[in-house]
Order: sequence, then C-alpha cells, then structure tokens
Amino acid sequence: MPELPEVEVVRAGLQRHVLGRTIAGVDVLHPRPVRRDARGSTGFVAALVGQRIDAVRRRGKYFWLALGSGDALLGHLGMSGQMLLKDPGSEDERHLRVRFALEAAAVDGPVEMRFVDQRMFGGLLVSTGGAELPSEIAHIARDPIDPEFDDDLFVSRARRRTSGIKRLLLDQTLISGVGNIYADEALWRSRLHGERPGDRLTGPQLRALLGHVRDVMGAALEQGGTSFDALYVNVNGESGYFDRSLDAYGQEGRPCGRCSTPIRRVAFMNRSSFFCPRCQRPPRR
DNA sequence: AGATCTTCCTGTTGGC
DNA sequence: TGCCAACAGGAAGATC
Repeated sequence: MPELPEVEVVRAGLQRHVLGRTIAGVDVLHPRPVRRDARGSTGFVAALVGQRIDAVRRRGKYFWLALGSGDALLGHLGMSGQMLLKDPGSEDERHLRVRFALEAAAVDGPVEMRFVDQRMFGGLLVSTGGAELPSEIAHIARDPIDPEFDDDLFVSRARRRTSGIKRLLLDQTLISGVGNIYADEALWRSRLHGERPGDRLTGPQLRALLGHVRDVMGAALEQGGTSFDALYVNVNGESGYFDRSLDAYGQEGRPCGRCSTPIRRVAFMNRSSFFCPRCQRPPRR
C-alpha cells in the first residue's frame, strides 16, 4: 500500500533510470488505468510518443514525468500499482496494464517502463495543465517532507475542524502523502486516539504529531531508499518497511511496545484502525 | 464549505 | 470441495 515513502522511492528510481530518455512507444493493455485521461487511450498515447522526459516530480502520493512538450505524465499507484523497469522482451507481468518503450540513454540500452496494477485503483493520465504542478492535483496539499510545507497553516486549519484527527491526517487537501499505515503509526507515537476531534487538540499536540509523521516516514524512506539501489527492477512501491518496524498497524492482539496492552483493531471508513487502548485513550463522547 | 458515505477493482482468506 | 462474505484501501463524487 504505497504511501509517501514508497512513492518517493519510485520517484527517485525513475529519476535515476528514465530521466533524459525519449518515449518511443506506448501500449495500453487495459483501459481502466487511463480512465481519468480526458482524451482517452488514443490521446494518451499520442501525447506521449516522441516526448523526452525532463524531470520526475512528486507531491504526496502522486508522481509525474515532466515532458518536453510541457505536458506531464501524471500517475498514482492506488493500492497495488507498480512502476517497473524491465529489459525489452522480458515476460509480461500478469497484471501489466501499460507498457512504455524508452529509447536508449547515453550509457544504457533501451528499457521498458511498465505500469503493473492488480486492483487498478491506480491510474495514469497526460496532464496539459502544467509540468510544475499538474492542474488535476492543484487541490493536493504539500506533503510533510516538502521544505515548503507550512506547519502553522496545517495546525490552524486542523484546529478549525470537528472531524477526528485520523480523518484529518488522511485528508489530502490538508496534508498529503499520509495513508492508513503511517496515520496509525504516527498516532501511536503521539499517544493520540484517531477519533480525537481536531478542534479539541492543542497547537503543541499537532506540532508533535507532525514531528512523528516525519519521523516514521523518514525511517521508512531510509529502508526503501537502500533496498531500491540494490535491485534495478525494484521501482515498485515496496519499501520493506512493513515487516519489522510497525508498532500499531496490523498488530491486533500483539502487546503494545510501551505498555504491553494488546493492540486493538476497529472498523474505520471501510478499513481498519489499530491503536493501543491504554496509551491512546478515546475522547469522551 | 464541511462532514460523511459510497463506489470502484481483484485476489486471498476463512467460515460453514 | 465449493460457495460466499470479508478484507485490503486511496480518492473522486454524491449527499446532506
């Protein structure tokens, strides 16, 4: 389930391997991932072929390739999407959705960039709304590792909202890049219950929470960053972080790392929340 | 506008 | 063995 750290690993991997290359051909094998492109599969392909990749950028969980034309190839991995780099002619993945043939670079030969997505919550589109920040994601807030992220603005906006703090962390117009896993981890570290309303939290509590969001993401980024370099094809949204370092997410029944109380799981927005019922006391109703 | 809920997808798992 | 419900969940869109 790619969140900001996983997408950043993908962005860095793409920057290293596809920057400066030209797109020689595009093959859309399933229409679903291109559903948000205003001009459909045909227009999608036409806007990409012959374009040089000038930059690889990211905001929150979105990434994009800035093209020579001024357009951008904008992507989101959803929950199962991958961007893989493979030698041309390698066997197709079972859930291969879009194939991009990239021309040879100075030192390397041609390569295929492949969008693979089992569940197809992810998607790709060509944005004509600017390569600096595609218009389709103008509503997405800056993410917490963006140097221009405004802590004061986040705190003041969150303190005017009545929703629970976990909902606010997942609201990509307030802060981007945080998903279910890192929300639960940051709340556990902050000893905050996700249902605590934003307008009942103090500035210092919210600032500390931001610090924990950055810490947990930073730790994941370190591990993902190292695993990527070792394996050329691992431009895929797996950071390897899930196995060891989680204190709350997916830990139902396991003892809390601070107080040994069993971690609990509750239903939340068609998914799950994990928390320590002792360290993270629910608000009075 | 803010809060909340539904919907889109497929593969795996577990209960009966 | 087979069937079906539950589950994984980001974010757009609808509703109030």
